[in-house]
Amino acid sequence: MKQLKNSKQRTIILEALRLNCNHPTADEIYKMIHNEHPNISLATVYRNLNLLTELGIIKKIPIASSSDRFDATMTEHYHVHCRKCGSVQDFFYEDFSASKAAIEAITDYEVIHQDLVFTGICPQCKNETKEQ
Amino acid sequence: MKQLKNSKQRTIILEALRLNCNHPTADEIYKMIHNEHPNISLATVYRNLNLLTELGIIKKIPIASSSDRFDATMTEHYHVHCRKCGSVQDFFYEDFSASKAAIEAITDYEVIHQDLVFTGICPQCKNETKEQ
DNA sequence: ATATAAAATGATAATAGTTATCAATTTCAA
DNA sequence: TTGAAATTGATAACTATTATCATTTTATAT
Repeated sequence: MKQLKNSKQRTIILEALRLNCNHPTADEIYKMIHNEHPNISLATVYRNLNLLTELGIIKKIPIASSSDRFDATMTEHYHVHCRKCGSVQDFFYEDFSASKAAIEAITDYEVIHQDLVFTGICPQCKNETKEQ
Repeated sequence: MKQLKNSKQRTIILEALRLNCNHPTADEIYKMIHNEHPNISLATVYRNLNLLTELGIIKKIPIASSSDRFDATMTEHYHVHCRKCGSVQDFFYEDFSASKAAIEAITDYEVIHQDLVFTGICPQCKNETKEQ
């Protein structure tokens, strides 16, 4: 296992993600920090987001047909993804909390985390569809 | 809405997916059919998989850090994804069945489908780790 | 059966997202 | 303070997916 060393860039990237609760993509984080830190490269953003994900400090949210998104909120929660506008929103539903042990029993996997992504149409997009 | 017309290619692609329960990627389906149908192009495979997904005939499974996978099993079920070997396996857990209505109530989304992907380490990879 | 319009295709170019490369810089334990 | 390992920025390379477009196929109306 590789011995981690501190890096200012990693700290800045993690703080930027923690300030943005809209599940930004790597590129969105790059743009967030670029004004104040124009010398941080996109590759460094990707590198650190992946590293932080491997370390379990943040989560990567896979979304069908679009970029991966990242999430620094590690308290248990789940996501709904709007198929129309692409937004991702958090929600919590207590019934899922116990499921980890159940899934491990059913599948014999060691479950690291639960990416429960519900795909649908968000309230705003539902209204727009009606109005047309 | 576009008026669909039959195509032999679409039938072949859908049948290939229905024969492969390992949640293949678009490229894997292309390779499955390529020997017998060398004139079906990769673009046609992508086009039809996306079209079938939009029609709700198959599902696209988004997996972090890898290609989208496809699934023709439309009876309700969920997935576990091995972070080491990348495999995706089905499972069913009845407690999730009622969740759609609950999530709609919580989020006010119109939920189209549930991509419940649990990430972890599969039984085989767990054993390999121990043996090292 | 034929003509026609719409849909679909194959081949390939283009794009987007992400990762790899590598010389230079930074970190940190000895 | 030194040296090895980790990290970086810049950019090339790569992979997955989508767009383009001339051609072919499909299905409908005649």
